[in-house]
Amino acid sequence: MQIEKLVAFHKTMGDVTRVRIVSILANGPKRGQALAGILKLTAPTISHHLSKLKEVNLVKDRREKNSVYYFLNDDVLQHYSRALPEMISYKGEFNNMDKLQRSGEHKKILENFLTADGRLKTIPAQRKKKLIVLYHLASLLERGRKYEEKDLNAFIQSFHDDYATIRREFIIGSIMYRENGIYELNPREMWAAIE
Amino acid sequence: MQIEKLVAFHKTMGDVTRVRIVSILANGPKRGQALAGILKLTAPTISHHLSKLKEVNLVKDRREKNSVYYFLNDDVLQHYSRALPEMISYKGEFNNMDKLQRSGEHKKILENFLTADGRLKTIPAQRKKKLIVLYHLASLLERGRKYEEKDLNAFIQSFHDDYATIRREFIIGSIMYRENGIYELNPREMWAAIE
DNA sequence: CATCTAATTAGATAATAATCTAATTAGGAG
DNA sequence: CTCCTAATTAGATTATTATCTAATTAGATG
Repeated sequence: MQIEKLVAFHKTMGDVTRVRIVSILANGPKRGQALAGILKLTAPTISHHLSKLKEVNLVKDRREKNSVYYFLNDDVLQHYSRALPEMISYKGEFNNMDKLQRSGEHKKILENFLTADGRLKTIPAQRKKKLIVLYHLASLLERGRKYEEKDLNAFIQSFHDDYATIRREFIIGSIMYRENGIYELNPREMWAAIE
Repeated sequence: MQIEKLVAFHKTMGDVTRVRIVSILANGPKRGQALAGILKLTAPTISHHLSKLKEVNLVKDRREKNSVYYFLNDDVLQHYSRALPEMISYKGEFNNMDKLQRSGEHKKILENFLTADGRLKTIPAQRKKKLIVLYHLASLLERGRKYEEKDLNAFIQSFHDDYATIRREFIIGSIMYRENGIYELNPREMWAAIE
């Protein structure tokens, strides 16, 4: 999920009139005139808000005789409402990873592959170990931030010279997402599972 | 939940800088200077955004020697993210109620207590029946709208003359919420359960 | 107390956006 | 084709806000 879409969604719902419209449409489709009547606003104002809601796909419409009926796109709201808590769920994730590390397994693997100053000795060949190392590196990236390729390269290179391979592994493992040369962390639950 | 707080939350998260701050703080507390450095913004700008985040209680702070550490108030984000989907979940609720009515029980009770034109003959004495009737009336109110007492009275009176009793029952049953003489529907899941 | 660092406040600027009235477009219905 | 209703677009106004620089406040430390 691109962070801009998430922000756009929240911005859209950050207006009392639009929340009221959504709330009304939750009871079933309504014409523009009906909305204007209920909310005591003019038709152009309603039109303005509906177009904002349509921009983020929250509202769809259907023409019927003279009128246009607007209706909610339910899934979209569920989708975006979940996105933010999931995006920041890294904290819990970190605690889980802490637990795993405390249980010894992850910790040992990381110790084996990292130097004392945190650099990566070699890229593990074994899938599971490789993923543990990749997750560790990813945990040092900023969630929600968009990285240009050169910035990402510089970041990775502070751990290992073969940044190209690691960058590629981030994409393969669904750890990061790329669009037009811009990279961003995926939500944790999209990452490839270990085992 | 007051609709204004929900809107304020969404408005707060409708800014890419604030989402990034939240995302960073999800990894643990940070000082203001650190945030400014990571986001490449000036200290006053960070201060501005933090105060917005504090307004909706998403961020708390703690002074430590020379610096102030800001940290996430996790629960608040979960709370508000759930609020909007729940507020509009009336549609699903309506379908459930439809099912119950189709199953006969609710329908029969409503038929017994409502006249042909939808007015209420008497207020049921039995708790369960009373709640079914109250829910039916509440389902005709607009979710998310704030009602002045006189408007709410007028609405109720179109169904039964003893609006005062029914208005009180709305509060007792947690169906509505009152603040400074303004009434508003509560989210459905806060309503008192039948049985 | 004097000094340093971190944070906030004040004030300015530029951009965004909510709402209205007036004008325009798009479909029915006669 | 002409009229009617509903919706959108244009344009103006007003309010809000994200960001900056400069000034101020609040603690810590020597």
